[in-house]
Amino acid sequence: MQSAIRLFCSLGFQNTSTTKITKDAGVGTGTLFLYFKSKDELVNQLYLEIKKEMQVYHQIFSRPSLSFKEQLNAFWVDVVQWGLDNPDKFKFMMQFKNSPYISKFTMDEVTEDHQFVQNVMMQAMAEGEIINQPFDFLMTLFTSQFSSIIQYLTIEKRTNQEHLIQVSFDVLWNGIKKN
Amino acid sequence: MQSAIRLFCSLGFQNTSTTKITKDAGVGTGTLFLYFKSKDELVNQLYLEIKKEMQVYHQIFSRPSLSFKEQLNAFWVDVVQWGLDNPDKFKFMMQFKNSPYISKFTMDEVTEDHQFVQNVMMQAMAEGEIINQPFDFLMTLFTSQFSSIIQYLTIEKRTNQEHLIQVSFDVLWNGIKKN
DNA sequence: TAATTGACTGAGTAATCACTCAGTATGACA
DNA sequence: TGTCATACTGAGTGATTACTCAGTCAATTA
Repeated sequence: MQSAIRLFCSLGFQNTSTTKITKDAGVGTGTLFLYFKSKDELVNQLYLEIKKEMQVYHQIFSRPSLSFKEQLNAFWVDVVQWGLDNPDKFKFMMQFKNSPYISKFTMDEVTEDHQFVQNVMMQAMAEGEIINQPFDFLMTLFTSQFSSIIQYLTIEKRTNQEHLIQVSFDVLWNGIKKN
Repeated sequence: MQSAIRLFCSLGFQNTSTTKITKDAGVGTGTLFLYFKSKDELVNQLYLEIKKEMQVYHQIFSRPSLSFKEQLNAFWVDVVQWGLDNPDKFKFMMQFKNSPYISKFTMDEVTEDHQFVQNVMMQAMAEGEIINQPFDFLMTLFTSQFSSIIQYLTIEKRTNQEHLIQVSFDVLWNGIKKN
């Protein structure tokens, strides 16, 4: 699975043959199909695995004592950090999202993955702290800025990473807050 | 080329065989290779074609008489509209960007494509109108929000599209402006 | 020791791919 | 009518793919 993630990231799904994966992993061609019925199943398993890992990571940040801004800020900083610590896994998830490879799983992804952000933003909107706009519209802004900042910091290695993570959140918050 | 764009968008580069393209276009298998030496060349030609079309579109917005905000705003509204009017072409460009298909062209893309935005933002930063941060960092925020809003409005057909385009720009500007 | 199990192998297979090329169809000119 | 030129065709080719399966090997059990 490690070999698969690495190769998928550098070559893409379709350019990575099962033979390449098994060679990289140092096993026989057939071994892969003892553990996964097909290449499709491998991709799905990888997706579900990483998704679960991310969700465990997400659950930490349910602290209703903090303000909406603080909750989102803490979430932002920590999950961006996860993306930077696991660039291959993150890149894999991005590729999976924009791929016509599998469709049935992509449906529930948004609803499950960003449950936490959804809840906080809905409350913040209800209490008038952020602008009153279609909810999925705001989520789009959030997730796009969120993933692009990870991509940027992964490519451009900078010394002031933590500062830029904070700035990226401030840009978002200043954009969506009221006034 | 129309068939190619349409199929590339719905199936992806690798899942679209040259036979599918020729069948969709209603010509023989070999005909494609009279006009393009290879599938690679077809993809490249498509990319260059659309890029040129976008650049022509961009050049309109060089009006130094307007303020920085107004210049960026006008650019934003009109180019988002282009993306909405040409969803397939836009999706193709997005796919091309995140694809390991071709590498030599992707280099010059950023520098050429967003020349206008670069110039305006550099001046705005120099005059203290927007926050003082690494330039490519701000460009990342700009382009990500820019492309995600097109994707969003393409999928979610809404009656208040123009309003949401304006809101999305305001969110960005409020995020990056000083104070 | 002999038998059984189970993880693993890699040459082989059918399907699919990008691409070719001998040949057809159409039309212009002599 | 005959001759060339051009645009186009699609069965065919070699390469590559996901996937199979008869068989190897080491460890465990009788």
